Amino acid sequence: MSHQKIKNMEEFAAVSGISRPTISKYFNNPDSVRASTRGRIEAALKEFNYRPNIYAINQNRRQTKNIGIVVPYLADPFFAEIARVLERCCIDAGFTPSLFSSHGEQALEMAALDILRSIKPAGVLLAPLGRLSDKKHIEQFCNDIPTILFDSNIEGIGAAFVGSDNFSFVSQTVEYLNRNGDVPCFFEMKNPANPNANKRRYAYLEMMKRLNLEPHVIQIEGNGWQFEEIGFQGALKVLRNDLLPTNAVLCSNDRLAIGFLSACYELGISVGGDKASDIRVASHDDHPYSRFTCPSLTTAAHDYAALANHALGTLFELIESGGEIGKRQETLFAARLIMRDSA
Amino acid sequence: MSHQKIKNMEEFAAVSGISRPTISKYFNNPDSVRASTRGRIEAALKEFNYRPNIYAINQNRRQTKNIGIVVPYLADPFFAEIARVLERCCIDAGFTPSLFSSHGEQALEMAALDILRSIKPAGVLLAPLGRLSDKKHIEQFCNDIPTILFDSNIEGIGAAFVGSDNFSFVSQTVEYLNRNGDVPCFFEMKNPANPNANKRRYAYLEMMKRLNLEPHVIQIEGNGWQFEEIGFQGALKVLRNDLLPTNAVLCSNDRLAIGFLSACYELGISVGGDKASDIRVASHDDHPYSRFTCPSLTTAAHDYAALANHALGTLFELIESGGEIGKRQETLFAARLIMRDSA
DNA sequence: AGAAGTAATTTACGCGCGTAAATTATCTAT
DNA sequence: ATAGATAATTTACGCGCGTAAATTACTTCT
Repeated sequence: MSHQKIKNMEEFAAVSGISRPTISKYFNNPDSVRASTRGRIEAALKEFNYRPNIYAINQNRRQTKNIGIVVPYLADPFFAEIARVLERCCIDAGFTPSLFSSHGEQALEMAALDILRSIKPAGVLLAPLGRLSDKKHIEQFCNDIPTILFDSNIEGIGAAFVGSDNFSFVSQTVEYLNRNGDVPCFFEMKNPANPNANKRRYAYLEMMKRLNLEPHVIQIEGNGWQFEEIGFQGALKVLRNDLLPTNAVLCSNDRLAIGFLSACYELGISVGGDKASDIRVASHDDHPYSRFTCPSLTTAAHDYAALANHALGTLFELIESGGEIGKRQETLFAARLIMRDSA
Repeated sequence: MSHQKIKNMEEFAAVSGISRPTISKYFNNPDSVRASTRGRIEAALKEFNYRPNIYAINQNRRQTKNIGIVVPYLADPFFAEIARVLERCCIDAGFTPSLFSSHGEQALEMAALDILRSIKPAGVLLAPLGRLSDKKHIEQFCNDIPTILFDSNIEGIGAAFVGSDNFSFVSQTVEYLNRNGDVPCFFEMKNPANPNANKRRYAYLEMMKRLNLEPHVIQIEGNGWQFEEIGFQGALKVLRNDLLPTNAVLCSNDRLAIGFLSACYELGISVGGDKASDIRVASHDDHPYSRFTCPSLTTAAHDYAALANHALGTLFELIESGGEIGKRQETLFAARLIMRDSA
């Protein structure tokens, strides 16, 4: 293999004995050339190991094969996991994913979108920061480039939204906690960055109403994406001052719960679903580490695969239809309750 | 602002009243044109919001401004964090980082390198999978593209290696454990993917020899990157069968320790540095969650910033020198002991 | 003000590929 | 075997920019 160094498509056409336009066609779509020619091209390809210059391709094609993926905080294993699934789906579909993290900062989210603009992607999957997002900036971006929002919604922006059904999450955990013990109170950040947090609070209040129970919402201080630390400090304060109205705590998300459990441990408060324990704790997201907390965390799980598949499926439709897909659709996926030891 | 739509540099040159080659020079390096011209260009830039086509640029320039970053497993918060720091440094230096995760699979590591090849990066920072890496493939890549290895070393491959000094990590934790209680035994995977694991075992054995103590290495089964689960299952087996030779355990890394602590909790074994506890546990890496384990984990911390700065500094040197930097250097950074409650 | 030095302009070509139109070769079905 | 359909080739142009050489304009200093 690899006789000489092939410099461009011209040379590769020469050594393979096929005309350059046909080679070009092949690389655009191997099935668009006759099987016999395809065979000859692939034989030559094995021998000479030539790859077209991606910059020349992208400069001239009407559409690139790039797909942008933007998540708000990649150090959060939830987003790392969903990014992993999305990347894989893109590759399988013949696209090249580019992954960006906003790292919790508005400036970086905007920077990611600007870079994405420059690579002229066929489409983008964007999980916005939420409250911190520059909505006008995002809207402008969505006007120019086919974009699907996921995880956190911004009303009316993007061609579609794919996320999780927060009511499904909260109703299951509330119902479970209520069925097995004391009435749950809701533990969350006062100023959550993510709009899902608000939806979860509403869902909690709604569920309590339906069950004819008195709701208790505990809101703790803290900003940013260091949820474990925020949950830990908030829990210390609440527990030390005996501010817990009931002995069942439903955390807005698993990362807060990790901090909460850590605080309980430090204060010698026993957590668990058994009668002997002081309090019960449950949460939402099925964070990759929630199985290893002490005790292991009862939570509601996302359907990563369904979410990723549907988001990318919608994006591919959008791309193929040339950016028009009709009315903006919002698709929500239900949760699956994961019962562990903490409640 | 934004009167008409500027299509290319030609049009932008026209509306700004400057010649195209000068505009091109400006975008290559704003300081290479006279201050007065720079002012006029930037004024026009504000008004018309033009950006050069990145594909046309990259096709024609001898070098792109792209830097590739490849990590073995992005869902591991350690790599997420180091990737975050590296990305930031690249942007500050005027480069465009492209982040890839091998997701623990050889095929994906090779795929990432192939994609990187196609974008012709000025340089690459690669944290290889380790044992699972296709070393020949990586070596070929390094021959063609200026590459610095980090985190895990492959002897002789890449222009330089930047990592952590495993002896510094282990010597501090061993010394600390030994000073405050029983002799530490070493808890690790039997077939670790990461070469640092082996270095840590050697360091443990060496330290025990220096201290004139009998070493005990506990090797558990398991493959892949689900270290918490592997640590958990391994710990369950060890603890249930009473295979712990001493009551001080030094885990090879924090993720194993997270699983270990979880198993202790489940079995009702108390962990802590105080006399009342059954065993003491320490580890290495200062994983972002190690502060929230139960109890909080005594560990040895990486100097993320120093590692990232030095790796990128070396890469920039390499790029500026045109790929030649002389002898392959290996730089190791010392650890900082973080004393918490687990030991 | 004039010389020397620096910066901008003009002109022109090339990068590696996409793509369109006209032509020629090859395949399929009768 | 022949017509019709399909596929490949030839030819030619364009994409948006980098870059080099020759020329002209502008600065700076004495």
